[in-house]
Amino acid sequence: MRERPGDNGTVPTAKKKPNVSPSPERRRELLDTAAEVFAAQGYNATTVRKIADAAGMLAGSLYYHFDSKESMLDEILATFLDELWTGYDTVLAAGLGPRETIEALVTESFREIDRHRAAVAIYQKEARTLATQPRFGYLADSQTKFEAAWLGTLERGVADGVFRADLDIRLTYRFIRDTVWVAVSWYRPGGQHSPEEIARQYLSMVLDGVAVRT
Amino acid sequence: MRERPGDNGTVPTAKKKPNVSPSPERRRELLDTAAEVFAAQGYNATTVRKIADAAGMLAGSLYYHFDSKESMLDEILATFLDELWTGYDTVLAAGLGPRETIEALVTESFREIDRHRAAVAIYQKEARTLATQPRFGYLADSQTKFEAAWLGTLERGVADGVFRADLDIRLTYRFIRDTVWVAVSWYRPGGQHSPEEIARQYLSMVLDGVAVRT
DNA sequence: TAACCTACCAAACACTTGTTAGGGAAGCTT
DNA sequence: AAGCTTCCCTAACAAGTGTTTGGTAGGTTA
Repeated sequence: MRERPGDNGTVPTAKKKPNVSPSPERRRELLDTAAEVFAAQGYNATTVRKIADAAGMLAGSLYYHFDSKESMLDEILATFLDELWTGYDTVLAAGLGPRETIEALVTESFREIDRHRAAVAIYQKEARTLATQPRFGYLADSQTKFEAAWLGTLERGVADGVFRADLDIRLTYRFIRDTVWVAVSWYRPGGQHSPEEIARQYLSMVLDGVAVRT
Repeated sequence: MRERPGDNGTVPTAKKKPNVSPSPERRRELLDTAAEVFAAQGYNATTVRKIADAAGMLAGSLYYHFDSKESMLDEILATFLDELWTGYDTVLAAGLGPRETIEALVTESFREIDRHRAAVAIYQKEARTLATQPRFGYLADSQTKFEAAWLGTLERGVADGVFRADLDIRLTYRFIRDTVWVAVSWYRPGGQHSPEEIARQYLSMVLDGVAVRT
């Protein structure tokens, strides 16, 4: 999935690895705090000095662990997408029916929001602009694969007669996709509802509607 | 609705009005192009030079028409919210039933997305962060009023037995609100569907669900 | 013709940005 | 004790930021 352009670039100067060998644990810690700041303020509005502040160090010190501000963002998003697709692929390989597949995908999505709240928030805000950049081409790849999985499942459901045939299926896809992922804008881990409970209610609304049956 | 802090600020230096008297039509033109750039790149990632480029002039020339980059954003959002509430208030004053009110609000929302695509996109991306700033306090006010209108209508619908009583009503509110407004991320005016047609399909999904009734 | 107004340009300003270079303190290894 | 590694700091850099100041071409008014 992840096509790493890495050092293949047209840029003559090879991209530097950090001078020495920082510990992966510390990297993770710093990436987590960076992700929080990115999510709260937006990537562009976040200065490396703010990240350093949140981490209790000075701006320049971050460059012992990372090549650049952009590579922090890169690693945050790539890690999230890797884990997301691990979950999705498991669901898609399970050979469930269309309705059960949708239910499992939605539930899995809310679990990802629960586990990677900051990364999902960043993704939501920045993905569209980033996807055009070569370095973040894997975002576009992911979106394509994502759309294929959901649209395919919906089409299968319409063919099987479990989903309504009178709706624009592309509209339905965007509808479900968006309703799930925008939840990250208000969801806070450890809140009233568990991810599974939220998924259950969302699915109930999406599948059966909010109106009383007459 | 709009509490204009204006020049009352604690800041000692009085905020300057533009030196002379630029034409309101030209202001509108420039605000429209500025809104497009803000929507496409994000407010923080947008430099005044990019706006000036898009408008075919130099950066400094913008300051003949506007006090600052921030005041452009302010005027864009304030104008949008004013028109939004004109529409909403008309709907809310019509004395419709709960279901008809929701239908009218959703339809009106898609019309606003159609008319103010750029402003809505900016609002979606930046409102949360901006609302904390005193200058943009009216954003928070609007959100409060917004929530009251929708939640009230939903509660009335549950009481009247037209909406399901087994759902978390706050979750339902966020669900409907988000499904409507995120549409701005993919909606393009002049596309396949009119705002009314999109509203019709969205309402069909939200109210009746995407699953086939058994 | 002279005065004036509108809408822009040219050039600079102070500041913030991401990033780099050199160094040093602590801990571990030999 | 000497050397090495890890992790951070100090101090600066060039580029880019929003904004200001003074000027000026062209039209309108007197």
